[in-house]
Order: sequence, then C-alpha cells, then structure tokens
Amino acid sequence: MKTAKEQLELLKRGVADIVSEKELLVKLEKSVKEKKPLRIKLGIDPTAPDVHLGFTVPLRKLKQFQELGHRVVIIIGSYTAMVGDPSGKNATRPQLSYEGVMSNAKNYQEKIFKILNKDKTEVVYNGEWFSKFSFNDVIRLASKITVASLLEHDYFDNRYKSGTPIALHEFIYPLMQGWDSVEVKADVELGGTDQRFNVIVGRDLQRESGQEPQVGLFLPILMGPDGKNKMSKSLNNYISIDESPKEMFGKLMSIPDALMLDYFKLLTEVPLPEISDIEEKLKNQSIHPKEVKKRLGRELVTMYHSKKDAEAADIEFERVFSGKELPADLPELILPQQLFKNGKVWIINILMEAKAVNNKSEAKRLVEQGGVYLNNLKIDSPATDLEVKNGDIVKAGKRKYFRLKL
RNA sequence: GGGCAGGUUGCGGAGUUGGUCAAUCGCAAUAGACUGUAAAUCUAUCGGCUGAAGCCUUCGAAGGUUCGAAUCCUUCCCUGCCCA
Repeated sequence: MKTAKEQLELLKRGVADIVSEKELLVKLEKSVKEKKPLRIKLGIDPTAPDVHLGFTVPLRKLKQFQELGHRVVIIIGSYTAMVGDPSGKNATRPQLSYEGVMSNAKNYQEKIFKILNKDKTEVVYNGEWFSKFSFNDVIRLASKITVASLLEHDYFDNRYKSGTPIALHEFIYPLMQGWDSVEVKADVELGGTDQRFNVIVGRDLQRESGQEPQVGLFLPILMGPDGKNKMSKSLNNYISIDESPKEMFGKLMSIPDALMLDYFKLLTEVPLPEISDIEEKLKNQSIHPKEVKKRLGRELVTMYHSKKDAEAADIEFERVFSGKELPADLPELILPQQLFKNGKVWIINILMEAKAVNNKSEAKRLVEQGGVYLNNLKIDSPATDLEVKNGDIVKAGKRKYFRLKL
C-alpha cells in the first residue's frame, strides 16, 4: 500500500481544487494507519440516458481511488434528479418523472462499470432516505442554511438580478446533495468545480450531525466540442462513450484546437510528461495540430472500443475528409415507387425520404446553397428531377451520405 | 392583498401614433468559399406549404373593435420589481 503522501500526489493529478488538501492528507494518513479505506462519494443525477466523456472525468478519478484501495459510493440521485441541480443553469430545469429517472439510472449503472471496479463500489439511491423524509425533516434541513448564502451564489445571483424566476425547490437542491453525504458518511466527495457550493453544504451538514466533514475534490469542467460550453447532454454538445468509433473519432476531430490538451489531460491515460512534450511541440510548430488531434481520437476510441477500431476510424477519416472519398459504409435509402414520376424523382423528395432535412423548405435551401450532390455532381436547382439508378450516391450537407436503393 | 412593469420566431432583444411585419439586429444554427470536419474570415440562408410569381399559420391564451392588429379593448394565464 502506498503512503498517504504518495497517494495524495497521485490523486492530485488533473484536479482543479481540493477543500482542503491538508484535510485530505490527514484522512489518508488515518486510512493508512488504520487500514481502513476512505469512502469516496460521487452523486449522479440520471437526467439523461447517456454517459458522455465529461462524466468520465470524475469516474476516472474514482477509479484511481479504487486502485489505491478506497471504496467508492455512487449515489444515484433518484430524488435529486427530480429537483434538478440549479448549478450553472440559468433556468429552472424541467423536472423528470420518477420512471424516467429510474430507467436512466439503470442505464448509468451499466455504463459506470465500464470504468469502475464493481467490487469496490457501492451504489445507492438517495430515494432510500428521501422517500422517508417527513415534512418535519424537510423543515429541519431547510433551517440549516440561510437564504443570503444561497443568493450569494452566481447561479442564483445572476438569475435573481436578471429577473429570471427561481423556484423554491431549487434552493433545496444543495441541501439534498449535502444530506446524501451525511447518509453515506462520505470522506471525500468528487465533483466539478461548479459543485463547490453543494459539496461545502455537505461538510456543514456532516459537522452538524457529528461527523467529520468530507473533503471536496473538484475536477475541471470539460468543455464540449463547441468549445464554449460545458459538455452536456442538454446543450447537445457531448460525446457519448457509446458513440460508434467513427462518430467518436469524428466528433473529437471537430473540437477546437485549444481544447485538445485539456482532453488529453482529463480523458486519456497518456502520461503527463508526454502531454507536456506534445504541448511543447505544438508551441514550436514541430508537430501538426491535426496529428495531435488524431492521436487524441485514437486514444479515446481505443479506450471505449479497441485499438483496431481506432485505426480503422482514423483511416476512414483520412479517406473521407482529407481524401474526399466516400465513406465505406453508407446508409441505404430505399425510394418508394410513389416518388417516381415518369421514371424520375424530385431531389427534394429524396432529401425528405432520407430525413436529411426537417421539411421541404429546408431541403430547398440546402440545394440552393450547393450542399447536395448526386454521384459527386452538384445539383444546383431545387427544381431538379433526377433519373436515379440503384447504387447512386446522394450527399446532403457536410457529412450525410446515402446509397440509393430502388 | 395593493401598486408598477412585462410576456415577440432556439436564446438575447427591436417593433405597440393600427396597414409598408413572417416581423430590425446580435448570438446560435445550416450551407458555400478558404482549410486540418480546428480557429479566424467572407458570403448566403434561417415559420410552413406550394415543383419560382401565390397561399397559410405565427408575436402568452381566448374573445372583441376594425376594411385591416404583434400593435387598440375585455377577460384569463404566467413572470419580475416595489409595498405589505
């Protein structure tokens, strides 16, 4: 077993902030001395059915804790998800149904163990305790926090100042998350830097309940491929770990250059010195950014699929986007007979049939702007009727291709 | 409970002396040029139907006034601010 100091050094990699480092060291020392693993908490609100790369950041940190002999406690926020975490949001979240939450939760559990060691993980639902909460309990909990302290926080403050509504239940969220820490007797809670307040509330509540307060370990927020917002399902800028190798690779290639190194640091196993080396080489331009990004794509596809898939995705990418060749596997599009008039098909109908567009106006725009090709020939008028044959290839926009089947 | 302000097309936000408003502009988005499916830049598009010209449905909801309403009136719903 590693010493407390050694553990701390390892655990600090890729961490944005610790509240507090000293306390963590003390806990680790005690753990080593008493041979008692620490309890590491991560709360998950199963708001979406998908697990994306942003979420793997804390999961990978948890795995590291496990490798050091500690115990992970995953709290599935079956109740909190119904409230919706207001952190970083500028509007009230839609409340989810219990059924929706539970079905997402089940899905999450499967995905989580792609990364975590099942034997060293406890999974609990916070509904276990919150469903038994009486109104008195709620009041008691609510009395532990002041309105001023809530309003101090950016996300409430901004909304308050700009006059956007804040519903009362949103104030309860930090308390619920905090109370989870009490229930599971957490030693450490992981979260993104936007979780700081919620984690600190947990510390207060633990202290009140006579427990030693947990340490907060905050990880950087992973930006989505748009480079502007946090990777999140609701903003639709995320890369799911279930994505096909081709998709995953492609999405990674589309991230802004400025994000590459963060992705390396937060998402891959590439050793830090090597990342610094890459950084250096980028700076003095002895390596092309595209090559670095391709490496990133290969690393991640290898992690979630296989090395073979990664290479295939890379080669395919080169072929299609750099070589401007056709993708290897095109989706087939079967054109129903009724679309044919005198043996011809209106291009707009093909696009509609392919669901490449939402409506006909959009289809026309796409054609007018030169985004549609038949067998590499640009179609320049939306009024075009096409004589198509089996195997003809239609391209709609940057990356949608279809092979026609009659 | 009282007073005030407001609800516009994904978001922000114009437009309220009634017609010229499918509705300025910015962001986002999509397409094209340039590229490395990066960034930046430039161009175009950005309610729907109609195989151009025409039509239809939109400005919180429902009614009403009018030849004509996002703009006026009534009721209702929702939000914020101030006072209690």
